[in-house]
Amino acid sequence: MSIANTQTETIIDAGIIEENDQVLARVEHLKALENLVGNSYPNKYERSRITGEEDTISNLLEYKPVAEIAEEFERHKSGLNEGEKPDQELKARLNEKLKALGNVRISGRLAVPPRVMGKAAFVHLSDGASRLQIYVRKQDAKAISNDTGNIIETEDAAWELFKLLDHGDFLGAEGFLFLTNTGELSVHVETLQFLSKSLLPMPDKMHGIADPELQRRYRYADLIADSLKIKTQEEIEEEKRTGVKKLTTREVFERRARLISGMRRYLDDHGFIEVETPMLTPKATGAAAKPFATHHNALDIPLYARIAPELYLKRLTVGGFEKVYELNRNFRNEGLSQKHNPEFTMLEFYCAYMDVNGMMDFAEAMIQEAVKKATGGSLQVKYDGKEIDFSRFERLSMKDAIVKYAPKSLLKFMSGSAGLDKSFFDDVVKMGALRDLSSQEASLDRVVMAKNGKETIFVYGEDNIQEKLSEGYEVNELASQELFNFDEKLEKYSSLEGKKEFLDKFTLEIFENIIEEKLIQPTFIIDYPKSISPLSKASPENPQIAERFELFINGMECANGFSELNDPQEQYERFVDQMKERETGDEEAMVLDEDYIRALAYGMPPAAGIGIGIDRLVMLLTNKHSIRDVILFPHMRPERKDEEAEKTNSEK
RNA sequence: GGUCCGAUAGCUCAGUCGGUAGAGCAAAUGGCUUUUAACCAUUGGGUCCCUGGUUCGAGUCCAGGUCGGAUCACCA
Repeated sequence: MSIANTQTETIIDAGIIEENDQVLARVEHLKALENLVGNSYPNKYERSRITGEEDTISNLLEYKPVAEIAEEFERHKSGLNEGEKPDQELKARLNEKLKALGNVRISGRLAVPPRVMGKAAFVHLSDGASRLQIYVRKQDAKAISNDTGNIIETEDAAWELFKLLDHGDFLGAEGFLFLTNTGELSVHVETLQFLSKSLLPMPDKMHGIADPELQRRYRYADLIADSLKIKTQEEIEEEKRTGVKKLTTREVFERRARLISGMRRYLDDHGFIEVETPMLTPKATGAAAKPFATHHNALDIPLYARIAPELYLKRLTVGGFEKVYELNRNFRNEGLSQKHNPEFTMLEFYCAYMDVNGMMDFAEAMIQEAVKKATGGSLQVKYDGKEIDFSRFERLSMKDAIVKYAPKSLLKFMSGSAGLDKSFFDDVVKMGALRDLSSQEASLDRVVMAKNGKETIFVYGEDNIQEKLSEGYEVNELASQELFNFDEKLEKYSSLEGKKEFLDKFTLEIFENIIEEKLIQPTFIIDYPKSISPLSKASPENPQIAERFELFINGMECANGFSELNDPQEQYERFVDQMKERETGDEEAMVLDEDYIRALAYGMPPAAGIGIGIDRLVMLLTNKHSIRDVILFPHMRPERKDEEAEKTNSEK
């Protein structure tokens, strides 16, 4: 029972779809269509197979004999002058060739409102990715009955059917391929079959859905609108000017799919086995994050949505899976942002007998292959006006990164008259002061400058400082130090003199505050403090350093890997340390997993592992600034009915 | 959570100083047998996000709220 002839409450009555002139017109059309063709929601439509596989519109357009004819006519047309008619003989010849390919049966959604011209009409059908035009003439088109499957003998039935079609409806059409006067490949329709109704009107055919809220909330509508959207002249020129093609919503997710399949292919080809470990876990561990909690009724136990599959995958290395991976969702009950969604996709893999350096090599090669698959061969992508180059991943220790990227004025202060010998990394008082400074970004790059001792000015930002230096200004060290309140900060931290245990924390904070955002090109940051890496092995050269790296691209942490700690006793002690931190209020310190320790006690081979944030990589490859644009159905606050909002209002 | 910005026709958006609610697309009706952002003519379409307040009068001003965006903080 369709909405056109139901006896019960309709989806309009129920308020599920809005009632307006356009919806009502579509319901009327549906009613008339049912009188004409019977069942308005038929079960199938068999497409032809002249391409050798199912003739989707995309397949047909790519089918060599078809594409070559279209190209030939295109070449002819491009040689014509403005207003000059194409060679009719050539057209006739090409059209004969097209006709000889045989009839096609295609199907799709009406991509545009039908263009009816008296007794003939054009409309484009879309298969979601590509579109193909059909041409319907009143005099020679026939309609198929959905009840009998046969041609309806009533005069002009197909024309009646066509006139009842709305932008967005699904239609099947059989006919022969031909080129129109303007050279567009089209199907000259012999039979039409109505396949499904769009009761809701399509969004603006030029603009699609512009509101990001509607795009994400009604992704299905965004996908339709964005694929059917006709590019405006301005958009075409913009793309020409910048050389960056704006991806449609569909293309974003196609690219995502290619990245993921590229990674799977690479891992499979290198002997890795894909596994699935629990998503609902008795302990939320393997990472430092707050979990979603739920309850299993039959077992009467609490369960947590996993925050990372890490400890399960490493149990499998104990069990003999030397190379193992999982590519799936993790869940973290934390804030939402452009870089954070409560559920996100992570690729984790582990490789026995490999250390952190081998893992960096391997991960770099794997990401490069997958990026090429995603982009269609390129290792360079345009992001936000910058070019990100995946062809080389730099490797820098955290301290070297600070030296390389921290504002020069600060480093000068830190290193003192002795010059840049990095001894300040061991000076807990200076590091404390620098940590303070780094958290007040406004004061960071600011110095006092003067020209010949006069014209004292404040300058903000490294670039501006450089500019002023070239104009003959000099940095006034004393005044700048006063501006930073260096002395005050040094004083504040003087009580920490000699307390080395704070050094790691300060180094990390300085790095996070001011360095991360400057790591635009792919960069592995190595030499993480051991104290914040409870699952990774210490470096053989320096027991305070973990054999760990994080990969940063465009200031975003995209991957995290290390030589896996496989000594059960040491792992136990690290967990105990984490539990202590938990007791002192660090909610995100890692939870002890006894069974994991037990697994390690059977012996785990030396191994390296990595976790790669897929969504963030996809953002980089699709020039998207929000993780919500690379997740099909991102989490959003539910819409509230007016009454509920009112209730909340009166409660407050 | 803080700050800033936004919400007007199905969609994309205007709306001046507080004074009758606007355009384009889409829709309806008519015309048009190779159009393509089809074209021409005519017509209909509004809870101006919600609740209050100020005012003779509120889309516009004020307060509170809802949802979203940006940003900061937190976390990954």
